[in-house]
Amino acid sequence: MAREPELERRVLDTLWQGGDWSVRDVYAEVGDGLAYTTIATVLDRLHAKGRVERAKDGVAWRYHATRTKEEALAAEVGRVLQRAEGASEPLLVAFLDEVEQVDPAALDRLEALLRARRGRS
Amino acid sequence: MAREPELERRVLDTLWQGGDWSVRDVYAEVGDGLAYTTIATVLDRLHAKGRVERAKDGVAWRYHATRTKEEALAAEVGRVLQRAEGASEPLLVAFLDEVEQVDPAALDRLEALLRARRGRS
DNA sequence: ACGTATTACGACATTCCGTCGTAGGGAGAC
DNA sequence: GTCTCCCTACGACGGAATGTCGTAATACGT
Repeated sequence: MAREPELERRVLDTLWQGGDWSVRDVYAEVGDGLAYTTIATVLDRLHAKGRVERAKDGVAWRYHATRTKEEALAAEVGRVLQRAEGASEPLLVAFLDEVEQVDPAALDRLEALLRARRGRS
Repeated sequence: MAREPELERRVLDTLWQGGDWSVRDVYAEVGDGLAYTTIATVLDRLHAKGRVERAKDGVAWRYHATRTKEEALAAEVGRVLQRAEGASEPLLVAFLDEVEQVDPAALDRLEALLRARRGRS
């Protein structure tokens, strides 16, 4: 329940649209009255944390997310599971409740995926 | 990727064992060389955040978790889902990968739960 | 050589969290 | 009543994460 890094999240959401972004690109997308260097700093910190990668493009850097949005979010869920010390049934039930609430149709997709996975393995 | 409130987590884990706990009780459980007031403060902050509830018992308070561990963790997953703007298939796949890695048998339980849910609704 | 864009680095405020100390109040022991 | 304990309330301090910039240095095109 720690505070959510709002600006970092918005920057990541931008990168998750795909492709390589210069600081100026990201700035144009989320720089809402902010200073250019603010975006540069956020990108820099994200890079230091390994959340984004970058390659030189002339003088400037071009950034892209290290992991896709789905991978990143699933990893967060994974950390929750870890804290739960296994996916107990009550947790799974509560999880399904959450999924149903956010996106009811996802339950069908989930079931289909589970069946497919079982067939594969 | 925000920081983990380590002590708060340990205190919550204690309360999640069930029942009502005085500060001294919790202190005996997790007060690992810490000061008594440290535990009191953590409990107080948890209460301010609505994570725990408390009732007077003579001079002292007795604390208990507002939500069960499963509810709390599922709520965290819910927040992730919210950020995902719906449970897309790639996210579900990544999620299943996580579950499998943490607790392979959970996939079977999940499938059974889904079937049961479908029968119910 | 000049002006422009970009980065590197550091700085400052705020908030969260871990960690205590102290003051003050109530309840039982004498 | 007075003393002694235990408990709470409140505030304080330091470190880390974040949002937010400013400035200095640096490279590039003309």
